[in-house]
Amino acid sequence: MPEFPLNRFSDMVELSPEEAEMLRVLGEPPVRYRRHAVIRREGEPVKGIYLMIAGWACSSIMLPSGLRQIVKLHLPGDMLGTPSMALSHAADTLFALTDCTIAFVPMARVRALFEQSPRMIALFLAFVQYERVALMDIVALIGRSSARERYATFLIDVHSRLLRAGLGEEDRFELPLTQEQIGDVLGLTMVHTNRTVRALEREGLIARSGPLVILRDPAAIRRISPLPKRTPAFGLDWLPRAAADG
Amino acid sequence: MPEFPLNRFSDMVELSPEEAEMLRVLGEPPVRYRRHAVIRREGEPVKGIYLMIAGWACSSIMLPSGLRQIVKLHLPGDMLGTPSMALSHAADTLFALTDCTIAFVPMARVRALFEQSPRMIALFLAFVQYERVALMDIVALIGRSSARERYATFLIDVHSRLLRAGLGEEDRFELPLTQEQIGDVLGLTMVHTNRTVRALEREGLIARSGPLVILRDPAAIRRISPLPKRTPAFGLDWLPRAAADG
DNA sequence: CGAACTGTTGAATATCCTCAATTTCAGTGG
DNA sequence: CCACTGAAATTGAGGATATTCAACAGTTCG
Repeated sequence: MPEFPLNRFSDMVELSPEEAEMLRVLGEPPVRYRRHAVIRREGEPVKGIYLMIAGWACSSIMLPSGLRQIVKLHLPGDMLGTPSMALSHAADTLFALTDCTIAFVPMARVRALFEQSPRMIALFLAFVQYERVALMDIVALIGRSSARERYATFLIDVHSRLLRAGLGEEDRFELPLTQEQIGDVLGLTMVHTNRTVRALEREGLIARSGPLVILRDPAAIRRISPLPKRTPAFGLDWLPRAAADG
Repeated sequence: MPEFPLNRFSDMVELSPEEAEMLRVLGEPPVRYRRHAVIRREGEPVKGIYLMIAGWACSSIMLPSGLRQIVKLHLPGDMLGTPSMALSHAADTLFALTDCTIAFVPMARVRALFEQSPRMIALFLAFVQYERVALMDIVALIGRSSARERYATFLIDVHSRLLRAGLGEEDRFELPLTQEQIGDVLGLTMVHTNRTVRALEREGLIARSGPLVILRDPAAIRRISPLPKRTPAFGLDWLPRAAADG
């Protein structure tokens, strides 16, 4: 049985065995979604959140013009759909970019977790704040940098996230997105995304074959990217203590 | 003595008198900042969060190119600097757009609040998720819409936030931002921001005199804006119960 | 009255988009 | 094995939007 990877939490704090267990039993039995399946559509009532166990998904917002903006790429270990927790109707659409495995968590279970452990609420909060910083970075990226800078940032971000998730290798990774989808992440058209990709390729900074991306000059790519690395603070000192007993 | 407005929380849930009191005594004594003062610079160690009591401030990220992106405008009742809670060094700079009054909350006090009331952690979490949705909307706005659409969205967003905060009138409000700063919010240059503003003015959708903005045709402006209104869910059913006693 | 900041506009340029055509490739059915 | 199909990638050409550079006007402040 596939399990929800806990690295996203344990990046920030040491989980007690009890806490790890709470997370392990949080989700309902995992469900498989087909590539291109809609997991939840924006505007639908919010019934719960989702734990990404395997595959790639994304969260997107559709504008009246028909244009789509992908707001977050989701990899195994991510929690999906949580921003809409504070809304009655979902703000974003959750979409399977590849076949994927996802466990649903009804809000009642979230509540049970929260009643059981204040510390888990606080951990959840820390996790969400970290995601918020990531979004702030994206606003700065899209608002104030060129297509080239955006794409370079995209590459190193996805690569480093894959490495942390234990997927991907030192200098290469599989990117199961079409260029149109990459454009939807970066706020660019498909055509301009293609030109940007081809330019980096011609310059020898990257190479591609099918979905495989090879970073031929990671240092140069990093130099193009205008965003700093953010590292979560480990062992947050403002968390409540672990529960008195188990 | 000026007080921290609680509407941001009470928008989502009914605060018990004890909870309202916890928030009221959360901050240290308010401090006044001068217009253009830096409240906290990005990269500095994170020591606490801030409660906005009066005035306007913003949170911004500086890119190596020297360009700045304003990521959030802060009005009275907002909590500033919380995204960096999960980091050791602040991601964003907090900057006073006007003279303002702000109460500092050291992380130790945040921790005390959290240990005292799990429900307050969860409320805080809901608040943060709502902010996250706002950021997602901004990503979609900046990534996929025109200067005109961005500016129209900016106007109705600021106006509605001022109304909720009990500032501003039905069809007008004071906007103490330079056009350069508005450009930093919208991801545009000062020059193009100016042209965009002037265009709406020439078309009779808005009028201006000094910092005063008059919405001459709010419906038309709303029609230009591509983002939907988001309303926080009231009475979130996943919150832990209020503490058994006071 | 001069300095500094903000707003405003014109002209030239750059970046990115739209439209359109063509190529590549994986999957399907004959 | 090969044509056929549809999705995705690629490229050219022309156009739209936004930027850059530059100049100047209006305000505020000392």
